[in-house]
Amino acid sequence: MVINFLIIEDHPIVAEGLQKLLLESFINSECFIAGNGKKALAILNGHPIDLVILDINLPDCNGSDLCTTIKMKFTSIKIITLSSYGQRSYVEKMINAGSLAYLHKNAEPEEIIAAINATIKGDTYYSCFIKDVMNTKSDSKNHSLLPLLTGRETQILILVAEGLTNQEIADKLFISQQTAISHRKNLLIKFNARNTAELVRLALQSGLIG
Amino acid sequence: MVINFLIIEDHPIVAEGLQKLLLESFINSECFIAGNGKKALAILNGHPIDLVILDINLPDCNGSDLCTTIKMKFTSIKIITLSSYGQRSYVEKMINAGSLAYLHKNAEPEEIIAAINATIKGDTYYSCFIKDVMNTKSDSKNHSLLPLLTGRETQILILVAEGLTNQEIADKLFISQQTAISHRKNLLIKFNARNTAELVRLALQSGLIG
DNA sequence: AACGCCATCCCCATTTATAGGGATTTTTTT
DNA sequence: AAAAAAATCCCTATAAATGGGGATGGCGTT
Repeated sequence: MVINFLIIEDHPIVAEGLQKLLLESFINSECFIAGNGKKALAILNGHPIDLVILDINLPDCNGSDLCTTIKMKFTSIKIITLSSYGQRSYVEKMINAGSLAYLHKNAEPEEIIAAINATIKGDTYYSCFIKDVMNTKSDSKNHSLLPLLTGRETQILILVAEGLTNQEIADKLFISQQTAISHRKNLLIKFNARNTAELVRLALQSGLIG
Repeated sequence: MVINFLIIEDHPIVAEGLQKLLLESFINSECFIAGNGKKALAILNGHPIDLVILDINLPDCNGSDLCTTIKMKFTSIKIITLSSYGQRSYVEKMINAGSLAYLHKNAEPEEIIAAINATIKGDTYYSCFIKDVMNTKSDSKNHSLLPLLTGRETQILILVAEGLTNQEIADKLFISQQTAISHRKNLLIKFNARNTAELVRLALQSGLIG
């Protein structure tokens, strides 16, 4: 099968490893590499791309927004998400944004090929890990699933991780300290964290914040 | 130049990307891949390896210990460290363990080749980023350099990040709460963190804790 | 023997966070 | 337009962390 690939990934080694895998597995295919979102869009505008492999962590933009943008402009392009860490809450975001598959970066080459074959056919592909996440979606008792945060919560989470106090967050966002406290409470509940330390750890380990 | 490489790296894509780069750059060379420390030692025992590219984060062991082990058994092997994140404090550990070069995973292929050429000659190679770290080693005012923690501090840092309170840490380590508080104070000072939240973030972002 | 480093412990005072409630308004979705 | 979700705000009380001091004994190095 001949497929025109675009790899959007800022780690050259990862990108080249992927490229090698793709060119070996899909003879006569073409494979472009973009290290950031801007370059990616430039390539998409100049070449007929069939399938995009998209890293969530990019230097100049976030994965889900870029995914949405690509899907809007090039509706027939298939998008496979490649995520560096857990980032389980992003799975839904990426799926909603139009990504047909979601792989972890330590995935075996066989899994990547399987994901590509599935998406080319129009199917979806999710690893066992991701399936677990999706299946437990509506189970509120399950805390291994990372929470979906609201915009404000994410904003406050970042400031908390930067070491700001509730009062400082309030001043920065022009809200009352009480509001900052409320958001923080919700964050602790959503993450099932005992305190700020665990909250920050979980948020970082899951990739929800950088 | 013909070099026998061993890549110790648990991410298949990264390992294969590297392999591709090495085989293209060093014609007729051999390049083995080991996904963990155990496999790595097995390969080292069965093949004459010249140069090891070692990822710090491995599933079954830590990079610096493996580096020491390799250097003890195979003194002439050159070792290049490949680190995923900041992990600045590990630079010293890896250098002390016998690593001749230290690269970040988002390094450009050219930099990797340069590092290999340097280490094969017996030289060392450090990126600008790493050089900065080393140059400011004795400058206590410089806080961009991450602190070297004592064993006890690392232990307490991990428990803090897990969400334990000072009292809980004290109970767990059979010390008084005051001691836990003292260690925590020192951690805040060493990291130049305003509070626990920032401390945990810095520790995680730098790779000092997982 | 003197030095520095580490781990241990203590005091006091203050600030911040957490727990448990509720409540109102705005925005988004159905 | 009604329902749901998100963002806003408040109260009381307790628990925990932070800041700034200081002190001791062990242990290895010079």
